[in-house]
Amino acid sequence: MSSARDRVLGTATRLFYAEGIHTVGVDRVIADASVAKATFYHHFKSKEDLVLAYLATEYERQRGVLDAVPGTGLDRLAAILAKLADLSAGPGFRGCPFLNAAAEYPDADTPVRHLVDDYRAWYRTLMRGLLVEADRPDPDPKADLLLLVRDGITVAGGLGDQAAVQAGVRTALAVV
Amino acid sequence: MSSARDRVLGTATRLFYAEGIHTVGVDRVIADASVAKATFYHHFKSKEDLVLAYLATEYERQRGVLDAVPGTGLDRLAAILAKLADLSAGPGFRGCPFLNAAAEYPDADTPVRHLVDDYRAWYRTLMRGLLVEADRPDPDPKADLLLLVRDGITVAGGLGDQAAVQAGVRTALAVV
DNA sequence: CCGATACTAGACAGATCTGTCTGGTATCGT
DNA sequence: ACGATACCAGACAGATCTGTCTAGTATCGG
Repeated sequence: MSSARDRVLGTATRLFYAEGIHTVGVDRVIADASVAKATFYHHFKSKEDLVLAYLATEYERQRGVLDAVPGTGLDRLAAILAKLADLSAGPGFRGCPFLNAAAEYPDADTPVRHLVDDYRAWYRTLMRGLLVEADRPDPDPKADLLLLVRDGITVAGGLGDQAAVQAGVRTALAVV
Repeated sequence: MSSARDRVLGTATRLFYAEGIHTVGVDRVIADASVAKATFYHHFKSKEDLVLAYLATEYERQRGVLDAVPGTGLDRLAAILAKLADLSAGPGFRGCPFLNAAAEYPDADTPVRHLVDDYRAWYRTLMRGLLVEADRPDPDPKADLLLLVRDGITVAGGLGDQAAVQAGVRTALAVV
C-alpha cells in the first residue's frame, strides 16, 4: 500500500544523498518518482518533512545494518570498522548522510541537527557498549575517539582518500 | 584601493561559512556588503567565482596561521593540534570551510572540490614534514592518520562535541 | 582636461523554488 | 453501493535565484 510514498522517499534518499539537500528541489523529486505534486504534499507536509523522513529512515536502516554485524566485544567492533571502511570505498559513497546534512543546516537548534546528534549519540553508545563488553579500561574517552574516527573515515572516504580511511581503521583498532 | 571587492569578499566569507554556500544568495551578499550589483559582477564574473575566491583566500589565511606556529618537529605538531582544538571550541566555529564546501559540491571533478583536495594535500604534506623532521618512522601512514584526525576534529568541533575533539588530539599525540 | 576605471541605484529577464489549488479517476473498506 | 482515501495531471501564486542592462556619478592617472 501507499507505494507512491515509498517511491518519493526512495527517490529523495537517492537524490539527497548523491547531490545534496538544498540543490535537489521538490519538483525534481516528484518528477523522478513519477508522482503528482498533490500526492507528494498529501504524504509530506513540506520539504523539511521529507528531509526528516529521509534521515530518520537512513537512521533506522543503518541501525539494522550494524545490528546485524555478528560477534561480541572487540571482534564485533573490528567487524563494524571493517564494514565502514568497505562501504566508504564503494563507488557511490558520498560521505555520511548525517554529516552532509549537518553541513547544510548550520543552525544547531534544528530538527535536522537534532537527528544528527541522535545518530552520533547512538553510534557512540554502541561503541562504548562493545568496549565495556570487552572489559577495556576508559570506555568513555575511547568511545569518543571511535566516534571521531568514524566521522573522519566517512569524510575521507567521501573525498576518495582511501589511505586516510585505512590509517583510521588501523589506529582505532590499535588504540582501543 | 578597491574596497568594494574586499567588502564583498569579507561579507561572503562570513556568510558562506556561517550559513552555507547554497543558502546564501548573491543578493544577500551585496546587500550586506553595501555594494551595487554591477560592482559585484565587475569584480567576480559569477557566484562560483566568488566561492572560489572565498576558499582560495581561506586557504592562504590558514597557511599563514599555521606557518606562524613556532617550534619544530613533534613540538610544532602538538602546537598545531592544540591550536586546532582551541579554534574548534570557539563560539563561531562551524567546522572546516573546505569540508563544508565539499558537502555542498558532490561532484568530485569541480574547481571547488579540487581546491578542497589541494587544501587537504597541503595539510598532509605539512604533517608528514614534521614527522620526518622528528625522525619518526612510517611518516606516510601517520600523516594519513593526522589528516583523518584533523577532519574528525573539525567535524566534531562543528557539532559541539568537545569530548571527541579532545579524544582526537590525545590519540594523535600518543600515536605519532 | 580626458579617458578609463570604480562605483551607485535599481529595473529587468528568465529560471527555479515551495506550496496551493482545481478537477478528475481509481481503489478499498464497510 | 458509497464515502473516504490515494492517486493522477498540471495550472498557478509568490518568492527568490543568477546574471544583464540602463543610466549616471566619482575618482584618478597621464
